[in-house]
Amino acid sequence: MSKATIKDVARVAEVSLKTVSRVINNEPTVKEATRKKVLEAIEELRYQPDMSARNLRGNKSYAVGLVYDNPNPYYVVDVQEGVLQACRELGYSLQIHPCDAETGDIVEELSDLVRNSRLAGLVIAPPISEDDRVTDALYERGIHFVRIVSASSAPAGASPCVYVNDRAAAFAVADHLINKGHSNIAFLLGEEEHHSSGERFKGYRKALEEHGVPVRDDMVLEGSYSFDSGFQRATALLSGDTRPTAIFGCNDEIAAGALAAAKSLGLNVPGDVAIAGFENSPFSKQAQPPLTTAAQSIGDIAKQAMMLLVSELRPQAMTDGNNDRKSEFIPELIARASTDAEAR
Amino acid sequence: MSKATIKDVARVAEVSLKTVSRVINNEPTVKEATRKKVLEAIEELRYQPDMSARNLRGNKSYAVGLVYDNPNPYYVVDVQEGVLQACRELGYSLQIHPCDAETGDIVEELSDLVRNSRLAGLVIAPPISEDDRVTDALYERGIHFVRIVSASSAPAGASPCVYVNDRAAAFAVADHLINKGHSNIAFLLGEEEHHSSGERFKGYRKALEEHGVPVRDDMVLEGSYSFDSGFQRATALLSGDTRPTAIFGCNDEIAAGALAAAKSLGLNVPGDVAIAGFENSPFSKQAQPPLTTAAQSIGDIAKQAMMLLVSELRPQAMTDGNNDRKSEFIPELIARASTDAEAR
DNA sequence: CGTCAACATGACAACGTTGACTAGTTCACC
DNA sequence: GGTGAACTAGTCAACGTTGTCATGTTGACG
Repeated sequence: MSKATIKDVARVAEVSLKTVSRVINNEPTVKEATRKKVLEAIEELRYQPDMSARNLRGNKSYAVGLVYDNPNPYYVVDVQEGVLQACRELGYSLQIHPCDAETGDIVEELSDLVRNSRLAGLVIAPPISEDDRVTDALYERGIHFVRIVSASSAPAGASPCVYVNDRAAAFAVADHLINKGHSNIAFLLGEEEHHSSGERFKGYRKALEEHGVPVRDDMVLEGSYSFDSGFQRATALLSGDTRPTAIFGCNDEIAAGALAAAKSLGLNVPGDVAIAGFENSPFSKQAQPPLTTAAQSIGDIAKQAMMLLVSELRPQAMTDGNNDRKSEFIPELIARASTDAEAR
Repeated sequence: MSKATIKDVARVAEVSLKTVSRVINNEPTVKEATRKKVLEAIEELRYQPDMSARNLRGNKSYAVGLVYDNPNPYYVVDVQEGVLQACRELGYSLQIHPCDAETGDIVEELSDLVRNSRLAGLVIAPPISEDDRVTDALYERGIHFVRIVSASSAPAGASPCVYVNDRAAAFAVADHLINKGHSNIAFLLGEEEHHSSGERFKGYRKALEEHGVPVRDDMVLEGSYSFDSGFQRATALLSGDTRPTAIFGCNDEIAAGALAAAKSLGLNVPGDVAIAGFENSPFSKQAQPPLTTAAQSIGDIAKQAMMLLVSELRPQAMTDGNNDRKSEFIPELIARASTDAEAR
């Protein structure tokens, strides 16, 4: 009833401990017939290798850490789900590690984490993943990790990463707005330390430039990825002299704030002002009207990051076609009612 | 530079391995002078016991699982943070386990989890924690766990738990509405399998009864803990013949949906209809107007649950005043603008 | 048919920790 | 001063797995 060990498997399969071990780790030097016997015994006993023992014994480890410093719970939960799914498939265990980049020495903290918890590697989510000071230091210390970052192409540098092409997606959103006839489109930035903010801005700028629409400095406002920040900046913009006909918020929270601002000023959305967000969060669906946005499948991205980490760590472990190292993800435009009117 | 082991500590402290082990597990049979020497050596080497080895060797384990089946990311992240903080203080590692109560045999799934990951116990969050079929079966299998549940008093039964007195808090919210002059207060329920829904309704009903306000069946609507469900039910209510003057949503999402419904019908909040929610989620803060709600400190609750689990598991591990087994939490009324007007 | 490489399997120690048991030390009390 | 309980500390094996090395088995080729 309790735990079946490698010993039990060996007895049932009538081979030695070591042979079972070999099968589990799919080492090549096992005869096919033997391998089959062992696999049947494993099946029969519902054997699963013991993580503690594995981690203890070898240089290898079957545990990874997920590091994040992201205030958005929707994002965090999706990333967790994705990584966890990959962990289950690959037989790894996951140690979550929310942290605060502001306090203390993150590099030290993560090094300790890896050492004390015997982690094989880390999956690092933005924005920490985009802080070169941190990632460089981790690299120097010989810690294995995969980053999830925002970039328009695979970043240079040795450390493997999965990148989200926010720029291309933001281009699509801005393009959509321009095609609706808008030529005065405000852009509300997120925190500077999130690369996604800068990338999305570049996509926005590129779309305007390609259409010959001037980028006006007074229509690009700094701030943070929050409802309040969106509300405040939109209020300022919409009660100013030259009101934009569209507002592109760097994420849905900002856009939701902008929407609330527009409403509180008695403006009609999308009639008086169109609003678009980014991320396809619940905010965008639940808003009245629902917000045009860009959908990123965070779970898939995170899962892929984990796969990538393991394929770096132990290439032979990736048996199947898991080896397709897809590393670029482009969020998809989702047009909703908040931009569904021709600009006047 | 790498990992210090118990052996290193023993060498530095000039004692045997076993004595160091004793100090770590604060067993009583160590002379004070020796203990001090060892502690100093531990300090000096920045020694931390190896989880893998500990788990492997003994019957004991220093890993716990956090089980949840809750769709609300804000809730999930807060629970994680709380449990994780307790884990750090107590030297445990955490294995998160989101699951889907619908699919498959949860009891089997959790049993396997505990066995395969050598977990000492589980912290179970609602709503699974409130499914007696599941918890009874786990108890029978000898699995240790602590539940976080919604109840107005410590539930009977052997398994330890931390309970949130939603009833008392909902009473306070309803009482607040009545004191504002409302006598036709609608109540929008959440999913039935969340006890919190039933508990909050009981608090609402008690408040009405104590004030001699009749509870009208047509003002109590079933549904789910979601924005959409709130929107739909509130739309029906507010466009009906006898419009309530206040709506109490079973959580903030429902309330936010109700708020959106009221606005879309051209009603003024709180002038035409007051709206209150529950949980003090970001929805309630960001709404226009901000929603009156009840704040539960989910993190504290989760942390306490973890503490309780460990104190069951190994009483002697709780050295300090950690032994205060606080297990009741009462969310606190937070009055905001959405109810800040006298009923007409 | 003998030889050697290539392949397939096994024996054994070790990872870091703790449980069971043993041995030495202290101290109260007859 | 002797006795044994109570206290303190140490030795050794074991947890489940894998790395190292040794051994056994096959088959190709001269």
